[in-house]
Amino acid sequence: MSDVAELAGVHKATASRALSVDAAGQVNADTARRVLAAARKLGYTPNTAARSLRTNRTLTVGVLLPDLTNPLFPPIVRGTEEVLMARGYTALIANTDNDPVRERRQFDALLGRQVDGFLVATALREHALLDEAHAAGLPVVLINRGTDRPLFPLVAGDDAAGVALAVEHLVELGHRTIAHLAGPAGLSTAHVRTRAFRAAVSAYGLAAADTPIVEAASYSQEAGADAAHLLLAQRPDVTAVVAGNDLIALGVLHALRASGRRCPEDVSVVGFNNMRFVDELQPPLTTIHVPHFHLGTEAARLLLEQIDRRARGEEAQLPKTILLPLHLVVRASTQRR
Amino acid sequence: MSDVAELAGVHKATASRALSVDAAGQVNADTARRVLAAARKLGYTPNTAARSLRTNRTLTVGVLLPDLTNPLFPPIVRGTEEVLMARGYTALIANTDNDPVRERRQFDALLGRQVDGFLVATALREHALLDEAHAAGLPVVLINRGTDRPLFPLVAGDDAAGVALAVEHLVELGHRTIAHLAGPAGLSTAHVRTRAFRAAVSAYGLAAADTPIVEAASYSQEAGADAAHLLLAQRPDVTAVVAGNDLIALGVLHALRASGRRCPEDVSVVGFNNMRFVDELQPPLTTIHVPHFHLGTEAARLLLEQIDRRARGEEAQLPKTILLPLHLVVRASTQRR
DNA sequence: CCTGCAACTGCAATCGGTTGCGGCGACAAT
DNA sequence: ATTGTCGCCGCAACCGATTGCAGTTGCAGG
Repeated sequence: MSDVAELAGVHKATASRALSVDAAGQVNADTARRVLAAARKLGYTPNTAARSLRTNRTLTVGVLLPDLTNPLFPPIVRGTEEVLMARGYTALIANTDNDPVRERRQFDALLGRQVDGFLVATALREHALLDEAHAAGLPVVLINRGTDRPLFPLVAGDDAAGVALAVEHLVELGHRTIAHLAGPAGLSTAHVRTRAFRAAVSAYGLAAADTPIVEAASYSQEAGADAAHLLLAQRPDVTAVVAGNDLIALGVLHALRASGRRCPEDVSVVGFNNMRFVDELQPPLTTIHVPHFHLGTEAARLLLEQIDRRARGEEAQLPKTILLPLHLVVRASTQRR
Repeated sequence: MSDVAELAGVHKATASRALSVDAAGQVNADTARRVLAAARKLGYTPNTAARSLRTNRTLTVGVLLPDLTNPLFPPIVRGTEEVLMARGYTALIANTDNDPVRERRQFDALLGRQVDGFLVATALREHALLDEAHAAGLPVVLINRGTDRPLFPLVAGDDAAGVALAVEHLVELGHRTIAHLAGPAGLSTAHVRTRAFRAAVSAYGLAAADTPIVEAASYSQEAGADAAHLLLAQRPDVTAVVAGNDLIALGVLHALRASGRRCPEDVSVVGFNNMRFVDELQPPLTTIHVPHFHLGTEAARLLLEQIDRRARGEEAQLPKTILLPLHLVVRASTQRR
């Protein structure tokens, strides 16, 4: 940058101002042009480290997610990337594998890199790490999963409405004994969906005895299959299941097959998320579509807002929750009974 | 860090050396202990920006890939993360969508962030960007796809051997009219696999006329379906197809269904990659397994080696190619004829 | 007792930008 | 002609670490 300044015949401070966006008014338009030209000619790119050192901002944000290998998350990441990139920000992605220790390590590593904020998709309903982050006043936006006490803004799908759609669909198809294979109760999504399931079935006048709920140990195919086997043993009379998510639904499909039942002839299954390739399963899965890409863009937008606010010394906004609308995608895993 | 030094009663230079790994020998063991204790007590974490500014190394590498949403890439990323993290490095992930303009933007952005090197999974056989990177002496390791002239080390699956396995499998099942739905010829993977296909079928004494090759416009389901329709129209007599990758295979499955043919009864299909969920397709796909996670770890290892070498002022290593062994996974999309 | 060497440690420069402050010239107001 | 204002720009400090160089100390050898 000194070179640029020299070539343009000005002091590097002036060059800095000319190149900067918001200090551009402080420099003569003609001078600015000369600096710009010099910069282009020299192929100048600012040194991020130097800038960060001085300004205390790195234009990076940390993204905490369970596992990139879960098809749920890549679209979210792409969404965040979309808006972050436009503002010159970059995401540092960290996989936690739902392991608190690993999460802590990743979090500290990210902090060590002076990220300006966090996007976290790994929130637990009780989450020590997030409590700390809140106490430290870090800019954070939650994606998908929230904490019981609303510490940070949350961007998620309208899970309650989604579950209602699923239940409505099954009831309309004539099902009267509907099970819910819930995700782990420590996650807000599971909590919300389970409550919504109870509310929805009772709104249709179904008794609790006809709407059993089994909790899967995790949002995974294996846990889904295990829970499904349990359910099928206890309640062979269920004709439909609302799965906590698509992976659990996939586990259910396997369990049904393993127990000699057919889907959808014997049991209808509804998933949740509409993740990639669920339309290719056998049978293609009826599910609730969640706009993951937009979850990412909205969350990133909120985070940048929060970062800007903090940079201006204003106090944090209220931890508002943004719920995106979901819709039902009917495929072949559900049928009239 | 000045605080740490003060608390330990030493100069910050000494503190720096005590905290550093390779300068630790230069400082009295007792002093070092005091510094460490002070650092721990103060919860000191080094400022990455300051260090980078001084040392000209950021401990970050850029990862260029087509699209994180393609199930191929998350495992690779996790693999790279595994070895990078152990060495204190972090990956900056950039999606190019196979768009040269976007790739260029991402590349420049990464350069602006002073990444220490690149992991590139977007290589074309002729690639201007990579030529530049090579001329600039940047540390780069290629993953999966190579360039025609070997500029950089490459880590990939042994595609030729993989295709040979696929062909062998089909021949053993009695197929004698086998098509290849190749990926775009501008990609080395497609080039290698196509050549390997030719070699393999001719090794089994099959005539070129009985082993047609159709090129798909891209490694995607849509392009695969299009190419498959073309093939089925021209050569309704083929009884088996070797797809360029799993997505193309998926397109083939759709095309077969759309044209009233059954898989595997009428046509057997072999995919390539064994990406997640291909075991859940209808029918579950026979395919060639590629160890993507290890592709990632190997590539990251090679890159770090290259970076270290350069930091020591040694010259770049020869652009060696590491081919990882593949194996056939037989499922239900192939059958005896 | 002096010298030489090794082992530590401190000093200060340096990396490449950013920014508060002050200087300077031009021009208007008085 | 003097003073005030404004626009533009330069000076120099600063961000937080790293590192070449030199100084100090302790100890062994002569």
